[in-house]
Amino acid sequence: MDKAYSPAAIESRIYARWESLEAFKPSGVGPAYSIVIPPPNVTGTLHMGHAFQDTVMDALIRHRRMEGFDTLWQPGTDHAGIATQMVVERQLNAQGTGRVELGRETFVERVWDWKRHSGDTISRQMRRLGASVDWSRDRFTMDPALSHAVTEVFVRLYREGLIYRGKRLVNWDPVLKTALSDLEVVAEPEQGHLWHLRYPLADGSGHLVVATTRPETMLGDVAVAVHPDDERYRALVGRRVRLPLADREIPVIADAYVDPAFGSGCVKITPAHDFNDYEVGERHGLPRINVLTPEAKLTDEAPARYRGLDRFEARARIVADLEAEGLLERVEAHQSMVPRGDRSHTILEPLLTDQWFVRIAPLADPAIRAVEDGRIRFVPEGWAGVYFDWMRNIKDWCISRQLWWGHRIPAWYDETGRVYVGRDERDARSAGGLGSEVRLRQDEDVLDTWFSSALWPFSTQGWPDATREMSVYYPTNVLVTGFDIIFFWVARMIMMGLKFTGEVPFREVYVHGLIRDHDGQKMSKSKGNVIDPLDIVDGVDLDALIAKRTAGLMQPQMKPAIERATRKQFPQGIPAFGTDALRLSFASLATQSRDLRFDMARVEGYRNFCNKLWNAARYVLANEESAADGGEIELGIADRWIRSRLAATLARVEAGFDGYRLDAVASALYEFTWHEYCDWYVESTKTVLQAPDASAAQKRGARRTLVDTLETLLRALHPLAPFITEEIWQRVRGEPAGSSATIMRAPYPRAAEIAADPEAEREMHWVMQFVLGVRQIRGEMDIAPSRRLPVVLQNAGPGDVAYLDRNAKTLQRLAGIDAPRVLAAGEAAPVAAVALLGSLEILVPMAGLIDPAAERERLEKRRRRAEADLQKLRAKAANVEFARNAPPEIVAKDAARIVELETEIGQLERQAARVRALLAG
RNA sequence: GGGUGCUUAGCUCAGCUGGAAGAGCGUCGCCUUUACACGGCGAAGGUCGGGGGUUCGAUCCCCUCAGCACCCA
Repeated sequence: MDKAYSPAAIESRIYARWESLEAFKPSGVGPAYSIVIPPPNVTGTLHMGHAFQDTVMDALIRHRRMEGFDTLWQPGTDHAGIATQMVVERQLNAQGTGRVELGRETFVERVWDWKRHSGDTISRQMRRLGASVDWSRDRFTMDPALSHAVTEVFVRLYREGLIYRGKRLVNWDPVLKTALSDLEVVAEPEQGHLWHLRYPLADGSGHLVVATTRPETMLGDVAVAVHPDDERYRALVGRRVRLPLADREIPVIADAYVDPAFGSGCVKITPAHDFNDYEVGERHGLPRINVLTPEAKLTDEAPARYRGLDRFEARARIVADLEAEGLLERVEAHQSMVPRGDRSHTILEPLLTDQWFVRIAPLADPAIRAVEDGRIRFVPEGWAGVYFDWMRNIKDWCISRQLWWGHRIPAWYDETGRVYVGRDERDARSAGGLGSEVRLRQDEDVLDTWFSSALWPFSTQGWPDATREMSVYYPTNVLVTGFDIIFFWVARMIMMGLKFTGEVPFREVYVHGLIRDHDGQKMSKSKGNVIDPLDIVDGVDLDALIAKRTAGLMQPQMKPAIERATRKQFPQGIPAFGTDALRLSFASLATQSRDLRFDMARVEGYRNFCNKLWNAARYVLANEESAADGGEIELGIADRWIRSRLAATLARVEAGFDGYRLDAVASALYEFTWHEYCDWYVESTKTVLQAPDASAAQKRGARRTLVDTLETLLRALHPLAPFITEEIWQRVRGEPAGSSATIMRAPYPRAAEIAADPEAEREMHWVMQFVLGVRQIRGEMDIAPSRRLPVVLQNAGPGDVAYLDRNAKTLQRLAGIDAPRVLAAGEAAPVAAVALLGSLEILVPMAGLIDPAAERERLEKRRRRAEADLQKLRAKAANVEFARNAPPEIVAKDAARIVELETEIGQLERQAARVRALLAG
């Protein structure tokens, strides 16, 4: 084995071997355990969030697979309607052409080309990350089978009356020229204006003042509303005002929606361009006047001089015209929430259009109950509240999009505009009782991408057919997802799953935090702070990193700042840390926090951990039992201790997996590996293996324990660090090489299989405290590790003597001391630095080694600490309420601790006195 | 405006049902000890955001204030 672990050399080879062994496929035996991957955009690349999420899912899957479950991790990708269409359109624009020029059929073919062209980037990245998905079942939301499921769901919902078509006010994106659902709207605070407009009363007896942030919509006003209880305007209700510029008369109405405290207390009502006004209009039977085209230009409903103007031009013109007529009362600066499209980022307009909707309430109710009654459990639980709040106020879902890339809506129209829905045109015809002579044209629109995503847990398993997959792997066990798509995706999967399969789509939802950069910023291309996870795996030099971060920026002026920040944060670029180091880092981030700050120093730490493990393995292999070396084995204290510690560690690991706390899993294994196995156990074996007088049985005990513990540890670590564990395991497992065995199928270790050994833990604790005491003296006195120290023991009890006898060699080696001499009763102790171990005093004679003044300082410091503790405990013990109310074991523990501290202080004082005497003499 | 989460060592974060404050990184010493300098050994560093309450006892429970983040309107 190489002296340093080099991941690049082994990772690809190991992954290829797993694939050739078909190790990712469900075993077909044991209870099922399944997870569907949240499908990433088929033409995208994996970002840090994906890599984190994939690591979590892979760890869960590998863990269950090793536990003997029939595991399926279902992979796949999403067609990502708007996002993908935008990318391809941008490419076409760069080539001087466009979507419309190509026509629908050619355009869609181009998108498929692009999908094929970029489609394997994601699978390549996932392979590099070690994802053990079953590639043979890779699915895409627009595969024929999945499209079939989409159509089936649409038709069934329609025939049940749960999908309807109608002219409704929807969020309209004038750039993409499509409707959006409520969820795709991001409202952002923006500094704008509030225009106060005068609307003259029709009888010429004065005017009302209305305030608006969108004056251009006034052309579509159909009323002015006041609050019914507003005394100021009570007399005006029912009268009419003349709408300026449009020269129409509109009524003054009363509606409780109006906030009397806002502006003048009068509100213009524009049902065709505002959601609240739409409802007011419904209540009062008002007409809807649409003054905006799909491009957000003014329609023919507007007075001639505004027709065809862009919305913002029109705004300026209208304000100017009102001012000229003396109808602009005032303008004030005003911050308002402006709705923008989450993709185009343009300002959206509420627009009356014909769209398809899902009637959601009948689907939402069962979905709410499934979480209420625990058939679905959110982890952490708090997210269930977020889910309930949204679900209980849910609005009908606008599912039609005026795009070309996606699932075409299975609806046809005859020449009169009547609609026929069916699985295909023939089905639609027969459902509508139409003969072949009637000409039909299919609806031009496609479905919201999330409509197909909502079916993912069962559409990937062959639904609507009653497949074996549906019966075995559905419902899935857990959905692993970020909180940002609880509404978009999780809620809709629950609704659709219950509706069409009668079962929940998953039993648990593990909601993790979102990966942010070191400063807590969201990682985004525009901020220039993204990191390609594979750049951490394989490394990247500074220039390449800067080039990646500054290429294709929407705001090229950001380039210098991004370059500067990148140079500052990664002056040397990023070294190759390997997949396992990255995965361990992700695991350690999997706390319950919402924001997960990614810190490269952590990856470096785990890279070092991998190297530590690698080198421990080198040591173990160098000391392996030879095949012929059968026979008696004898376990020493350290051997028994490390086995017992392994059991305790595995218990922590099990608790971690149970609670989706991979951070706890990672730290339990990290601490065991480094601070127990390497720091103490491996070191202690050297005293046995390198001692000429140790028995063969003792040596065998140490060798066997070294290997057993390492082998078990590797299995325990495998779900988090699959590559290095496989590589080492192949060398230590003691089976013939070249077999098809893989650690992936080895049983996951269980705490219950290994006996705890409290006796060995107690004795080893004594040994460790002894060693630490001496080391502290050495460290604080700056004595070189190579300098062997003489040690004298004072006040040794029978237990101490027994421990000392059994562990003398270990103590000598680990503490770097000569054989300790036990002071006989009454024998004078040398002047020495002291370490305390219960009543035992471990003395290191000063004799030229130790500066008495430094030792005096050290004793003083320790005494001060002990006294501070003692005072607190005494005060507590003196409180009668404490004795009365606290549990007896706590009272007893405190009392014992008081005795300990008193003894310790006494010892420290005696030592200090001797050192002082020495200094004085 | 309504809601949720966060505030613990210089930095990034753990801390289970309330019972002697932890890790990693960084810092400071000593050290080429034959698994590992991607290392070993030792050390320093915290009035657990402020205030109040409950309790024998609060980082943990309750109230309140402040700051930060996010969601909804």
